[in-house]
Amino acid sequence: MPEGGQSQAHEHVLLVAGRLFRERGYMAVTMRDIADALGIRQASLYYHAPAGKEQLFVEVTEQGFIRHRQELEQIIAVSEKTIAAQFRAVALWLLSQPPLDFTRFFRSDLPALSEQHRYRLADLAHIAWLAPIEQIIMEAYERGEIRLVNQKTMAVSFITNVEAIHDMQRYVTISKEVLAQDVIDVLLDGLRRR
Amino acid sequence: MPEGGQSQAHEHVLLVAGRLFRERGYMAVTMRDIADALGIRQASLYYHAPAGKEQLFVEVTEQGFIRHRQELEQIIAVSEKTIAAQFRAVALWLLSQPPLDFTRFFRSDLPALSEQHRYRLADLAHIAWLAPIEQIIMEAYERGEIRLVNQKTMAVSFITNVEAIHDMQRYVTISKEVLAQDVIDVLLDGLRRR
DNA sequence: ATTATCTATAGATCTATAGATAATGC
DNA sequence: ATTATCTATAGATCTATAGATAATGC
Repeated sequence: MPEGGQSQAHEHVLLVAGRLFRERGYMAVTMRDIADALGIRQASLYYHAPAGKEQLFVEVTEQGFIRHRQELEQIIAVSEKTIAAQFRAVALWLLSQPPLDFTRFFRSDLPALSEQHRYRLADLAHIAWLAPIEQIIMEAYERGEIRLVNQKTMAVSFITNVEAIHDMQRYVTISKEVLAQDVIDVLLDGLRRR
Repeated sequence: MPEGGQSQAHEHVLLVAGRLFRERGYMAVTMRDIADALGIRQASLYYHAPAGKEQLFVEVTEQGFIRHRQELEQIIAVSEKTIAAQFRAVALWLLSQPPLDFTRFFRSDLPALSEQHRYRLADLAHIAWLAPIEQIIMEAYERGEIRLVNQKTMAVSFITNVEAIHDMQRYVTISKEVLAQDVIDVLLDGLRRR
């Protein structure tokens, strides 16, 4: 049995499973897909994830949220204290990560889980994905940089806009970085105090 | 065998299947789910959809795109010729429909199809979902209402923002209509000519 | 004859378990 | 003894087909 979190191999399993789940979603990833990506047989994966697929998803998703939140706060902390600089830094970091597909997580992944796991992960998603962005928006308002808006609404809008850049690249040849700047410019001009 | 498009029962099958596919995505909907929603046995569904699940998905998705495009153009045509009025009318109509989940369609539904179907539906998605929005943006620029922006980028941003309102309601108690107005106000102020 | 359903089932795929095997650490 | 894999397989679920059955339309 793996010694929870200690083993290096166990960490590798969480990493690979996490990447697949994040890219394709809970239901679209099979235990075989994860095993194949690890180069082991499907049944052997149960040595590392004895509690099964749902538990594995919950574990890697929780771990992913904690890491996400830590890195996000680090990036915000070292950025210039303006909403423009912070939005830009966060957007570039988000675009360097595998797409997170906010909408699929709530509409497809969560409903497939047990009620207990569903509530827990919904809370963590808010804490990790939205709360830091809401903080940026709130502080920018307090500094007088932007007008008064609902932080939750704008935080969802910001993340959704940035993640949509992955999809925009299907239609335009502009780089992600330039697209991010364009999208943020529109949002920031729209939020500007008048 | 059903007489392609004639039968009323056949239309009902397409309608029910279309709603399920649009809500949950191609992979998450089983033929059994569709049959259950129709009140018939799973095998009986093959009388109405003899070519199988993928063909059924392609058929209802194509039909959905055509209807989407028609209704969208109708709404744009009867709206006041300002980007504010047109965006508002389109947003309210989109919110009255089942969520379309742009991102899931490209990242999850399309990759599960055969190459031929994939290209065909990707084209139709652009024509039905994006082209009318791009047209609104282009005409607003020509009228001098907004500054010069990439239409494709802003069209994706607009749709993504509006569809994200479904997700925002998880966090805020504000009505969809008010959220739509708030989000559009930010976008329009950001696009305003300076 | 046509339309619309049904039961039964083949074959594929998926999760999960049982038990064997091999390599390494005491 | 512990760690990490393997083969084999049970049981569930999914797509799809075959063939029977019943109701309606000529």
